[in-house]
Amino acid sequence: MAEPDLEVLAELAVSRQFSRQAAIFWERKEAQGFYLLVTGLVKLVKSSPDGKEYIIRLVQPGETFGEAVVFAESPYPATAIALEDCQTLFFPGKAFLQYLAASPALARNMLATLSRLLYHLTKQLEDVSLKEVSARLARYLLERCTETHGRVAPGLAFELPTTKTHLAAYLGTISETLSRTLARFKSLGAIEVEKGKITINDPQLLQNMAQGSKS
Amino acid sequence: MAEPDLEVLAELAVSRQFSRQAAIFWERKEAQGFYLLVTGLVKLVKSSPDGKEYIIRLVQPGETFGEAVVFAESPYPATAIALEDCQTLFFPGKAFLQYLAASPALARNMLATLSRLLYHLTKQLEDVSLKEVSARLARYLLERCTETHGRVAPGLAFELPTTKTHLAAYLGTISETLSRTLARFKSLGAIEVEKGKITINDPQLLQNMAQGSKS
DNA sequence: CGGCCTGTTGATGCGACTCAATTCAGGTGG
DNA sequence: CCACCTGAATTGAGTCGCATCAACAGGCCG
Repeated sequence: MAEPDLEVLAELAVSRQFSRQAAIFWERKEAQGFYLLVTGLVKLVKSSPDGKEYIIRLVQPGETFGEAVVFAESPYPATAIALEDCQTLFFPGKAFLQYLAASPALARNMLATLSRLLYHLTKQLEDVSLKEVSARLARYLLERCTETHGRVAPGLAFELPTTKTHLAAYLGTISETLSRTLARFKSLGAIEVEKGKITINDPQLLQNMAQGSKS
Repeated sequence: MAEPDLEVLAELAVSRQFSRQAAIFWERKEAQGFYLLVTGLVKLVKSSPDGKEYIIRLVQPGETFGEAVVFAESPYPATAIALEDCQTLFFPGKAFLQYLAASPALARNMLATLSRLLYHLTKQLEDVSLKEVSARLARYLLERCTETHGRVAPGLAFELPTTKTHLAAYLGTISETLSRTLARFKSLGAIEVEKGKITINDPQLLQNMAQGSKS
């Protein structure tokens, strides 16, 4: 979203703060606009009646969330919760739509953003439904590594964005299973684990496991 | 997509036919445009190396597919296969984008379409990751019923869009499990099953099961 | 120190996938 | 018109992944 439109958008935007654990919006609540995360960390979750939750997406600074609803005029499909103290910019739906009509470039940008999200969700759906936990974890590790370093190579290390419990929910599993799987990876010599930091040892092995399918 | 733009779009579009079982595009293939399904039935699938597949979406006549890639300029995220003989309109990406820049209304429409897709995928992701098969099936049956009749009530019947094997892949399971689950629903008195046709008997029971979470 | 949260590890059980056998319907060709 | 084949659907038995339950260790903070 690096645009000449930035000035106008800046006028639309409303700064909003949220403290750790605060809910930014709730699933099924009528949507009034979307957010741009400036600092902090946000999780978008679906939660089931019995308290279990699945993390659709972890939102990093610079990313937007809740965009989709502005165009579909539907309620928010998930709940957004601040995992750390957060600075956000809120864009009211109506005003944004009005301005959008005047700026093809911005529209184009939003389309691209949504498309990337779709792409991402599609991949997650594939993973969850036809890969086992170890494959999902392996792919995640490789992804994080390329995100941080631009490539994957033995010896490269990176931080996990949040607690392992959250990561587990993101991978569609639970902390116990994640813990065991990480331990297995370690014993296979694929990675080193220490205190929220992961070091890649054997990228090839991870690649293989990421391919792995159920059974 | 009921638009004054229709005329112009009609000029862009190229008619394309596909016969049963034909692939319309392949996952990872560079995208050149998107399709509007006129008649027939299309499945969008992800397939794993060992031959198992997950159906992201069943495309019905009147719907578009492959739109996302036009804006993200990424390769197709899934494979599209004609389940029946199909009539489609193909919209070349570049020409479409050009025209899009001139029509805010069209852009707005595409945004809405993508948003609905996102919403749908989010729901599927939720279902697959934290609901069990019976809950997914129950929700699907209720959905189909409201789609066909606008409401859910005892005695209402509807056709399954395709084979049970495909439905199973769509629900993130396999035909055997689907078969057993349908049999259980029937023995519980929730539905009647005969030859690709389902009759709802006990909507409330289905609602309850659709809520059900894993264990 | 004593609570609380996160993470680890073990034992157990259940859901659902796998494999295999059988039935059934539809389509084809002799 | 029937024998044949193919693909779908059903049913049973066996197995496995992973969620659950439970106990416990370490770190952080009031």
